[in-house]
Amino acid sequence: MIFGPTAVGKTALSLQLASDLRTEIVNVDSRQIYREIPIGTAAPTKEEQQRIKHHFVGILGLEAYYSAAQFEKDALEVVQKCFIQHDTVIASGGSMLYLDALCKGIDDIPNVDDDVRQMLKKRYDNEGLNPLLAELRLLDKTYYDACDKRNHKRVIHALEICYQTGRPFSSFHRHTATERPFRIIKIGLRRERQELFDRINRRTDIMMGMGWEQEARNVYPLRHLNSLNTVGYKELFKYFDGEWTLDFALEKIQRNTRVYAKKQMTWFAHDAEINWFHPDQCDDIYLFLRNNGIDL
RNA sequence: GGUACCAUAGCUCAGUUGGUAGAGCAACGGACUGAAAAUCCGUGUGUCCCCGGUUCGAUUCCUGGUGGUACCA
Repeated sequence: MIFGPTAVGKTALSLQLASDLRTEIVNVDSRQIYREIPIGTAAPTKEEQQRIKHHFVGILGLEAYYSAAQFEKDALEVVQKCFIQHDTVIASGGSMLYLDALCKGIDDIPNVDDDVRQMLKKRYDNEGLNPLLAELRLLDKTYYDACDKRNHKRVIHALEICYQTGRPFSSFHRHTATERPFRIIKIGLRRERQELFDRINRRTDIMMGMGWEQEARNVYPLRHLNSLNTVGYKELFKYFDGEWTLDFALEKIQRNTRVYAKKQMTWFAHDAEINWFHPDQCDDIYLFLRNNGIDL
């Protein structure tokens, strides 16, 4: 598995590894999975996908509901199939929760019915967070004590599960990683902060040169969908709305991408199993993999 | 060349009736279990332009510089 912040160079390394190992790539990215937004999400290109078989790139419409838990199920299935033909499969991406879901699993929590979801959303819109918090305190004191009480998404979801199942949300948490029937080797890619930030800034310009603005205009009518609550599109939509100039929007995009990259690095820093390399240290990475029994 | 005004955080600026200073943005740090490129939380980082004077004490008042802006020549 290849980890790393956005724009660090994961795609290039996975393509080369996949080619040398004659295997396939499982893309672990919550936005590249959508069909209509390849430019702004820096998804692997058509040409790259023709050279190497990719999974989970551009397979969903923007209106499709998806989640980390669904990804866990789907990805495990795909990975199992890949292992029929290959000794090694490459998973690469930057979506933190999706990566964790694939590595160690997400607890089995029931789906929330749409009417429960709508009911709580309505109550949040009408009543605000405090009455919901008071209810959570009654229904699931354990989670109430531990949770971030100002994060409405967390509070609402916990209540959704309480209502849906009649059980406390926290009772579904097992706090143990699920064993996988395959061995996982974790490669992390990192660069000096300034180096990464320069790449982010440059990539924004490159995307614009590839026709990103038109891509964003095409999906603008769907702008309220969660799948478009995404760095880059949010800012371009403000420009289309006339709220921001294009230059201002591009500056915001670069800034918000930097913030996103930092969040990714903060998350990855907790995973002691990740072996870190600079993307240019290809020889070191290959040596490391050979030492770990990969036939390269 | 003359006159006036300005000089405080990375930027735009507030403020201190003299007791070494604070907002917004930026920046930085963190959390994360079915929407995660989402959502949420926390942190002020400073030769207060420089040299001197007055004062127990000057970023604040005064002299002189330096730089900037405006107007007049």
